[in-house]
Amino acid sequence: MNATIRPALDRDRLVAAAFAQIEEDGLEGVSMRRLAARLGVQAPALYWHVGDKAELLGLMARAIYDGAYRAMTRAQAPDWRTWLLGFGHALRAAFAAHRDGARLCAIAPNTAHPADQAQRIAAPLMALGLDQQRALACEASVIAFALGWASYEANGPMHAYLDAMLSFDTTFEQGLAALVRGFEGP
Amino acid sequence: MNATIRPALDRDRLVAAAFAQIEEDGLEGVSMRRLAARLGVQAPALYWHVGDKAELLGLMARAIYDGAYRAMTRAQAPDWRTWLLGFGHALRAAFAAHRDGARLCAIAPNTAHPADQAQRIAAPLMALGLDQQRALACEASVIAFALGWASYEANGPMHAYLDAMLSFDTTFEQGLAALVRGFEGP
DNA sequence: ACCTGAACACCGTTCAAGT
DNA sequence: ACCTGAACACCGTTCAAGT
Repeated sequence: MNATIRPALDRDRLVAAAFAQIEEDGLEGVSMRRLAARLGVQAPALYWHVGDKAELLGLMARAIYDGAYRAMTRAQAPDWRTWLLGFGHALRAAFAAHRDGARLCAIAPNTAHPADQAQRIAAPLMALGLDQQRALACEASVIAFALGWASYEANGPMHAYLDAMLSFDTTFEQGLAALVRGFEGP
Repeated sequence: MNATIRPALDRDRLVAAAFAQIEEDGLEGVSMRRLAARLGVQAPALYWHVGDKAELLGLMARAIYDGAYRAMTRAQAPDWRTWLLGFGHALRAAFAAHRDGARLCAIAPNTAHPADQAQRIAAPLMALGLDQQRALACEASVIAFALGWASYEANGPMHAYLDAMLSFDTTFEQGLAALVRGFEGP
């Protein structure tokens, strides 16, 4: 008769709390116990919604990649090279959108279905004229470059040094542009 | 009168034990207490040789990068592009040489002096005709690509899927070649 | 200089039990 | 179905004390 009874927790609220936590305390600060405290619940309660901590980290990483994917569905590119440039940008923005985003993505296990995930990116590239092999290969290279760049950037002292010499931002642009320019056409 | 008394431990033996441990149990298995046990010593003893666990991980990462650097001093290249291709190869080999090598390098803090580290790589490129800016930029891009690739590869299910479709090895070659080909000349 | 013993403040995870 | 209480087997790190 009254509103449907809602559990105190669900997967989404758990992931959201984890993002709030990583923002405040960094990757090391994300513990199941602290998460539970933040959610007003006891630690074992989390294990009803998630198999273990690694799975939770995987869900966070997936959310970060999803951010980049969604940005790309809103964009539309005239050809596959500019699409890849946009994708590289979107990825870097997604990693940078959360504290320790790159470190998280580098250690989190994959929770999504690889085939779905890969095809989701390959599809727009194929629509722009690449065959599947090339689409997957270009996709993998751009992801690797963006992820590696973000990880390298997370290396504090090196980042400070290189940024003073070069500007990390424009050097990322140039590297990404070089990569995409270097791919062979269809 | 007898041989110089040697302490049970030093930094090098500690790092070596840590590599043995990561090989056996993976990154999660590297704990200060297990390391101490492996070295026949109590855990607090490690803190005489190393500030904290993060520093130890940093030393391990540095050893991995050093492996790639040393491989490059033995090689000699006719021009900066082939030098960069060789460096990319050497990095990937160095990450792959230890279990969880990429994950380790993605999360470990930097223990070396950034300036020394960067110049060490920039020098041979400058000897081959690049100015310092370009040398540092190309270097950063190749490291990012290799590190990101190795991290991406460490993502089990995705690796299995893509490897079946593409061959990760040759796709790495192609991506690296594209990147280096795309760099502008001096 | 280098290491031990004991302790502090945490972890992730399991499991019976509650509702 | 969803959560608590209590417990297990760990952690990293500090610090006085030993040699």
